[in-house]
Amino acid sequence: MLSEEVTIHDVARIARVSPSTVSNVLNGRTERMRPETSERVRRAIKQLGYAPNQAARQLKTGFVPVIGLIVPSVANPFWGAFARSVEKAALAAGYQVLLCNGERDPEREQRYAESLWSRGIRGVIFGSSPVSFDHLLGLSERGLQVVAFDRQAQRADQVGFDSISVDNELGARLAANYLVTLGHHRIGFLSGPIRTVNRLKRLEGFRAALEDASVPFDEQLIWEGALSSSFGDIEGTDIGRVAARDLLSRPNRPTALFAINDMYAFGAYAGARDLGLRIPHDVSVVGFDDIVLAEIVDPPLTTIRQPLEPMMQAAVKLLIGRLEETRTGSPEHTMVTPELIVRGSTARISARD
Amino acid sequence: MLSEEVTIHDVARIARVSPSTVSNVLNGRTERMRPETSERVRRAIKQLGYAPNQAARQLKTGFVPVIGLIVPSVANPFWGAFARSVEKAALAAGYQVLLCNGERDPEREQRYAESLWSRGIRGVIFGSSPVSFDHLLGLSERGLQVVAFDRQAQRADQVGFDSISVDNELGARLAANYLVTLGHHRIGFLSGPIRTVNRLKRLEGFRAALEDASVPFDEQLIWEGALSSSFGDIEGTDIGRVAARDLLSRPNRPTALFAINDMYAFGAYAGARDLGLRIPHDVSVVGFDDIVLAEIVDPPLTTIRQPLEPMMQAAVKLLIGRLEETRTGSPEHTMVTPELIVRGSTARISARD
DNA sequence: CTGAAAGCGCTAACAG
DNA sequence: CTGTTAGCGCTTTCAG
Repeated sequence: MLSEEVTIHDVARIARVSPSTVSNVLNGRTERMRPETSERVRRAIKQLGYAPNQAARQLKTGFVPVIGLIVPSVANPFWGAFARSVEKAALAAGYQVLLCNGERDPEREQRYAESLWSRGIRGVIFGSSPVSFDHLLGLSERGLQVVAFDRQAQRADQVGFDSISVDNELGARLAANYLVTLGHHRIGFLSGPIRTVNRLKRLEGFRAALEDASVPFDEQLIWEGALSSSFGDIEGTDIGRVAARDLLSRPNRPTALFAINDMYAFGAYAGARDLGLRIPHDVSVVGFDDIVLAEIVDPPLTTIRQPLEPMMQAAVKLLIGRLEETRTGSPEHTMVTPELIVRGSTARISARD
Repeated sequence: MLSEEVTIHDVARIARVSPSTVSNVLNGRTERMRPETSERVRRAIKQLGYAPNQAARQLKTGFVPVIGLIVPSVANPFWGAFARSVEKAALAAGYQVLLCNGERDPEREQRYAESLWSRGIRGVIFGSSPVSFDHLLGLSERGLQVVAFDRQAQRADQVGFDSISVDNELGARLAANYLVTLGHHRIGFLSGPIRTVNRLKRLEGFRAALEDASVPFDEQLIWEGALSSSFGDIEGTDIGRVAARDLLSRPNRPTALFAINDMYAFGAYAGARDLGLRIPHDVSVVGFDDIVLAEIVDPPLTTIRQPLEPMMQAAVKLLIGRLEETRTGSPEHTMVTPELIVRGSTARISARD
């Protein structure tokens, strides 16, 4: 069944030219040969169904038009959409994307990064934003280019990288501030383990907004879930649900919840429902990300939008710039502005009976 | 910045052995050398941070431990979870996964498949289940192994492939039958373009169930949406919403909706809401797939479960069996049984006022 | 305008 | 137990 692989020599033989001429045709250097020659070659290629062996080409040229993408897990709709955006931008620039589910596990991430390096891939986009990139230090020193998403540079960073992020602090501020405006003073903060820079920032922004409004901050209302096992954090829904159930069944329960992302918010919906509480009547909920589902759920989710497509377009551009060395020098950290999208999951506190 | 690549020769030099010895320890053939030798090699490897050049290895051995995965779009949560399952199974078997968003576009799929082939990848799992695989005929004849998901073989198929599917017809039957049992006689069928085998089967099962129950079948209640542009069919939600809105605003509106998958069902939720209709009070909804979100939404979705993880484990096993030629011969078509998961989106018709 | 030759980094006989 | 050798399929000077 497996027919012999057809090589550039076969094509050359059929076209009655040398392998190098075929190679030249393949690489668009047709200007220095008779049109009929290149035509003959092209026909031979078609006839044999020849496809260049990329491994050989890569071995020779050292170049691979592929970038790596490491996200926690594409099973999570946010990261799915994220990956899709990256692929779109990369494809447009002539690159393919090798997707890796790192599950927020530094070891796994490192293994993946090493495997990418081994395959000749020299650039990677990092979706999760771990507090430290130290596990990539070795590779980075060798020349691996990394672009981080939602992960501004920190003082302690040893690894150099470009980044593009939404202003997470501002986003959280917008959310908290909006809730305060609606009269909410007891606001729960729902999160998984706060071990990523963006979550840290969101928490900071949340606190800051309360402070600005002179709303007393209650440490008890910060709910930080454990890293759920198995599928990475696909199910912020799990944590969100448990968290909401816990917070909302306390004697002096919060009147609003700010979820670290939309999946947690959906979880909170379920948690509230478990308790017979209605949104936004009994409790307001704000999310973060604005994934597609956010406007589908009932009630449609008020949330903070991250403009994913343009961001990932920029990320890919940053990375390819590095790879093709059209851009060198010190890291670039782009920050984009998030936007509050008001939908139906929030209401004035006075709406409560 | 980009330090020289370190090769097997560098390691050999440092360890004071020949390249072949290094190669041997790399490939676990250490039994035929003094322990101290392999130890020396290992240390040199560590010291230099050496990683084998996979392109070279591949060129030499002709083997690539990678399988391709073509799905419509990982932006769709179902395909995200699907991809994640495949990755998990593949990783366990020592393979990586190269993910491709084919957007249900045969041309795109073909381009991707060719690119995979070029990279030496000889096996691919197909997520979408197009009516025809003819666009893969050329590659298949050359030896590309394909395993299809939810795509039983058809009489007209030219391309040979293994497959694993849920019994789609049965699944739809279960759904329709359950609705009939609840007293529903006018049931809408929500779908995008019915151009995939699994959708065809689901429609057939739906019809058959109605027939069995002697419920008159109303062609008008089949809603077949157009292929939405942009992001593949990420948003079954769009179509589902429009479809539900249309069907439910008719004079003699259906009392229940069967959505071709959970995303469409979510869309239907939104559509019903747009009309001020409540689920399941005013209209019952059944989905298909049982994605994670199905039990999170409000009300939790009654749906047909596809046991993704075991299915994809089987799919990967099938494919790798072919690749490693431990399995040859005629195609295998495995069919697994779907399960009706009753949740809160369905109710007896008498519940209506 | 076209071809010959060398070599990318690795593996696998086969010698020693 | 270890090293020598000969390519895998391609690109790329450099000659003709």
